[in-house]
Amino acid sequence: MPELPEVETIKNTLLPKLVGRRIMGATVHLPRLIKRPAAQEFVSLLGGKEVLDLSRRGKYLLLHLSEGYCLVFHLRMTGRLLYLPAAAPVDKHTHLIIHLDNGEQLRFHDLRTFGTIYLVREGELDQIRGLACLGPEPLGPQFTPAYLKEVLAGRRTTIKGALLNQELLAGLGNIYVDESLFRAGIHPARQAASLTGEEVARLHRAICEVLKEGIRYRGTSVRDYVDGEGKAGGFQKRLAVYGRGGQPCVKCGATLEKVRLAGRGSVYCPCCQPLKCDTK
DNA sequence: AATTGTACCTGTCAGC
DNA sequence: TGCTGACAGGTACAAT
Repeated sequence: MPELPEVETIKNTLLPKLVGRRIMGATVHLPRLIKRPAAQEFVSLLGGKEVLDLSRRGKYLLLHLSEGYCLVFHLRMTGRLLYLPAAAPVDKHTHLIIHLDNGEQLRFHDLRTFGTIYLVREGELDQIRGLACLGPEPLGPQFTPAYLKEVLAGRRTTIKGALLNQELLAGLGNIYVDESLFRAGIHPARQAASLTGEEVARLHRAICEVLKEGIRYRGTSVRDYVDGEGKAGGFQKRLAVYGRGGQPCVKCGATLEKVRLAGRGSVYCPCCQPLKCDTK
């Protein structure tokens, strides 16, 4: 479940450890996670490259390497990127080990093996489709109430479905969508296009606030997430609705309800997030 | 064209 | 005790 705040935290924890390091080699345990190029070429290309910088785009983590290469990770649900000493035990969920020139390692660990790894030239990043099709960064200048209003208008899906769509807005996942909708007082099953200007403004503010708080508390560790140093985040203690179905609402005490929307478990307060009549 | 459903995975937990 | 099935959910792709 690494979403924007988790990937941002991983980037922040890895940045000081990786920048300036040279890659001495790589060991691949599960080649199918490497989407391009083929694992053998992936390993030979990585050798000798220096890590120049790290960045995040949506839920993607990018390692900018020397000679114009970029190593791209998507952690999907259970992926982890860990900076560890070479002597640390390697468990069965470690699928890629990158050997660094100081004897430390960067390991890709993924219980469910949904994660994806790419090594491409900086100029060819748009060949990674999911990355190329991302909508604006929610904490960037392009994400304004007007933008949100515009992309929700004319859409025939629920607000929950729309906010999970990475092409509309990059980086939100199930946790932060549910939390944002709760803060904005909007029912997740509302038709996206039915939101009023005032509701869109509230939702815009809620998304920005929830994401900033998520980053400030170093991400949400519900089950799998840890940062680049293996440390859990703290935002799970501040969740108002996610994972709290059947429990009392923190605002009004009503019992939180759980439904399935856009294929995801969705928790909301029936009192604070009323479902108004939508005109279909 | 846009939206919905399913596959991809493995571990955990409730229920029997 | 040990089994079964539901569930966890991001994205690509198939189906509608």
